[in-house]
Amino acid sequence: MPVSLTIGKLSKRTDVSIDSIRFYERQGLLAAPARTESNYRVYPVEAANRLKFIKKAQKLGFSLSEIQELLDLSHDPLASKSDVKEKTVNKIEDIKNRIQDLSRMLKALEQLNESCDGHGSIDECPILKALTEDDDQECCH
Amino acid sequence: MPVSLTIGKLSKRTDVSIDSIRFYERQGLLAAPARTESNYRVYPVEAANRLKFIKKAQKLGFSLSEIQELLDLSHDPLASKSDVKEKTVNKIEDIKNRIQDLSRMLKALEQLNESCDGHGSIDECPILKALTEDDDQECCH
DNA sequence: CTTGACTCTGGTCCATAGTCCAGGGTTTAC
DNA sequence: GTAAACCCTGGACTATGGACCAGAGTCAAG
Repeated sequence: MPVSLTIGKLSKRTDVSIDSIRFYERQGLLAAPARTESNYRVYPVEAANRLKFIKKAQKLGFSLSEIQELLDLSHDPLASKSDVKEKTVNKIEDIKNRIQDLSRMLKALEQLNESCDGHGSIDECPILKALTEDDDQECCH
Repeated sequence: MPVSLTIGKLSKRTDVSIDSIRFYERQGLLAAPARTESNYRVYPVEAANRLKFIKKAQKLGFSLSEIQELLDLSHDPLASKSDVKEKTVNKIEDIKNRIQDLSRMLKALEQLNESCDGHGSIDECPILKALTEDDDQECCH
């Protein structure tokens, strides 16, 4: 088990691309590491944990800037659990809203789909008609 | 009721910004209209219907290029209802998948949120811990 | 006849989360 | 010692759906 890693090793170990690692560094999500004499980045093995944190938080729906905020909190001696909980609750609300929007679309699409038997000329396609007609309220709102 | 509209009038009538209208024209979603001698766009009133179609389809989750395809179908004498139905079914699947992804996130977030009482120092924050620890399977997948 | 409102083109810019490339230097393996 | 593999920087590019801008021309009202 080495104590330091080149960017390529870190990339393989975490399954995060080299480009992404450098990108996170530019964005301030990952501390700029030490360099060798030849200017190669040298990461401590703990950098892998940071990257895993980022990946997990992404899978939970946090954007990079939100992840940045979480990381800032985790290093802020004045921060409390409630700060993290607040961000979690906000994200939950955010995702609930997105699900609702999608569910409304889904419902409208399914209704349209049921209204169409899928046979015959496109001229009487009820789906296209619903999009064309002046029914501001019915189809989607 | 006029028979033709300037872009500004069309914009107000449809609640689609002038920039968007020109953008749709560039993208080929909206036919390039006639011009006055002074090169002003002159739209027939029916252009408003086209814009309403676009807006409704957007609200159903179709991207502009998908809307383009729908419009192409509606003008294609060889197209049939089943072509439209297919696109609708695909979009339904797409949205179902997105809802599922979000639901997975939501579930994981809610579990994390419940694990945290929201009081006390951030050092033992179970949410941050879950993101930090090496539990590849548990938290989110 | 002037002022304000409208329109034109072509271009840049936004967020998001990266990817890819050129043109160089370095390190490793044989 | 040389070739392959690695690394560096800076910049361009991707998709999406527009917003905004400058600089110029045009149109309508008073």
